Amino acid sequence: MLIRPEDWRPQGVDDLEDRAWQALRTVERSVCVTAGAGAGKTEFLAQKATYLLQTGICPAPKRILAISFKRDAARTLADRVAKRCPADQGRRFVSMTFDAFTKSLVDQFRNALPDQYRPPADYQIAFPNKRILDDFLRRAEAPHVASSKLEKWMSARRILDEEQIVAAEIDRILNAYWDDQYNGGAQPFLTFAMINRLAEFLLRTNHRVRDSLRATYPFIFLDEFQDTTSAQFEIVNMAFDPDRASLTAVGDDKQRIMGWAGALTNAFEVFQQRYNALPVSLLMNWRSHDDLVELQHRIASRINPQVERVQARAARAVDGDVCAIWDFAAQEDEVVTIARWIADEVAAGRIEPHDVAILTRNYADRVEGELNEVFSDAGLIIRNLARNVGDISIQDLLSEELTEILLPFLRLGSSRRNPEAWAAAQENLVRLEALSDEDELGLQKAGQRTEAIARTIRHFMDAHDPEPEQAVGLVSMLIDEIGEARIRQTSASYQRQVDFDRVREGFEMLLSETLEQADGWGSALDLFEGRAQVPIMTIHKSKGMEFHTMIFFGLDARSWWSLTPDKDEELNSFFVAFTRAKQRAFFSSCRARGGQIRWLEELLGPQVPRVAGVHVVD
DNA sequence: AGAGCCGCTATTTTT
DNA sequence: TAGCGGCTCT
Repeated sequence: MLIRPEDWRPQGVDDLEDRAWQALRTVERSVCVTAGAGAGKTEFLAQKATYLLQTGICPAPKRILAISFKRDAARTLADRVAKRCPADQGRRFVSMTFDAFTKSLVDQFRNALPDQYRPPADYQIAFPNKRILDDFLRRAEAPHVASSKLEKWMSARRILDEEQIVAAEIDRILNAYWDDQYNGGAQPFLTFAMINRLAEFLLRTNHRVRDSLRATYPFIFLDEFQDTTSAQFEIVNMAFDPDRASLTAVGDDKQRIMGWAGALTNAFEVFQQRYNALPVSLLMNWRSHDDLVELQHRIASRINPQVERVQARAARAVDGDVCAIWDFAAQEDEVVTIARWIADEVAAGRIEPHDVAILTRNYADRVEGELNEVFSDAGLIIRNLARNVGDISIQDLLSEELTEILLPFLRLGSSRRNPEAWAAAQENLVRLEALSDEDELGLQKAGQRTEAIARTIRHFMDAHDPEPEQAVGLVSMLIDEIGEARIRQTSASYQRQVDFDRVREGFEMLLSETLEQADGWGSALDLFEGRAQVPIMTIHKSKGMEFHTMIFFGLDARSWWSLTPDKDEELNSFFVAFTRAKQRAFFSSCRARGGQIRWLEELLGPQVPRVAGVHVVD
């Protein structure tokens, strides 16, 4: 069943660029792949995983561990590998976020933690804001300390490490903070900085933990490596042996936008040294066409004057401006014009609403509120991906394992013929029941189960009107049919009941919400998935995504006060926003919000027109 | 009391 | 960029 390495061909794509081949075939040592936007970093990782699994270079039962920063990135990668490998090989590709990885270590080896640091099994995750931290610091009799220091100190200090010297006062405050998180409220809380420290302790003091990781994962992928923090890198260093493991790090320094949260400034340099990694840089851009790539190069050159030119491999498919700055006097004009522009494009059949994304630097919720009504008048629905349904964001919910399992069945219930949903549902059952692709009888059984469950759902939908109050009953029934225990088994992140329930409740809430808006089961599911909706999100959330047309809302001196020539990371953010666009990148600016940012417009050059917005609202 | 000036700061993530 | 608190000067 294995393919010889020299016979292996990439799948789903025509070919890889030469340098990608080189990075892919580097399996004996570590490699660091730097590549700009649209270079196909995710695709490269998916191909390399497929290569390692299909050739047996990563033999059963060994696994590949892929670590990303965001859930949807981890999910996309897992999906692409699953699509290309037989089920039993795909199962050996483990794709998760950094925080999910450290959390799974803590959850799995909780009992190996010393008493004073061992959290109860049902701890909650905290995201303390400045006010809460200030509050704590006052109680800890350290009101002079800036709350922003707390997280940094927490990440830098190893718990119970005699060898590390920490200032007595910092030590005292951090100990008080642990105590406060565990015992300060009705239930114990942990932040991710704390979870990271617990994982670090386990790896440092418990060789069983480390040995089991090393034995399981000879290959490790690190996505978006430019945004790795020193605490995260410490975990990688502890967990994997430079002499035995083969690590593949991919990323782009120009897209480093997490420095404010403690990302290393020279992640690739540090990585290359520690793992003696082969550096490879990719030079294609498969996402954007020539005209956009040319503009991207202008920005990239400002970020790094030595940057190599990349080759555009996507074809331009639109007429007119592909980049412009829309300039408005008043925000009412701006919002109406943008809404009408999108509505016209959709009406003309050039794009679907979900092909356009509205990006903002900050306050996506607030901007959503400002756009909502006007967009609705223009016949458009906005979807704020960061909005929470219950205790989970829509963006995260949509990339959850549970969602991937439930949706195809709901689709089967609401439509007579849907081969795509059928295949997905059956595939999921095969995976859930750990059947082999080659097990004819098992496949047949999975087919029958799929049919039976689909029938039950269809029956429910026929018997009930598509109303919000049906959501909970429907979801409960479906989960019961598939088997909650079985679903929870598939994912490390569902091991704790609280974690599973959080996702389940979010699913029920979003379904209930969309049933409210829609007039049928099928259209509710369309809304659920975000079809026919214009997504809105911050630049940070858009990292790794791509859209036919990108409209950045608020390229003006007040909305983006931090975008000044001396702030590297803000220019990186601008670059990230710009490079999300496959075909067109527009920026709106408004005089009422501070007006133009001249140096940036000069950087873009005269080929980017500044379009005076019309006055449409009296 | 009121005007004027200086210096500071706001945002962005992770189950 | 602009709103704030705190300061000084008239």
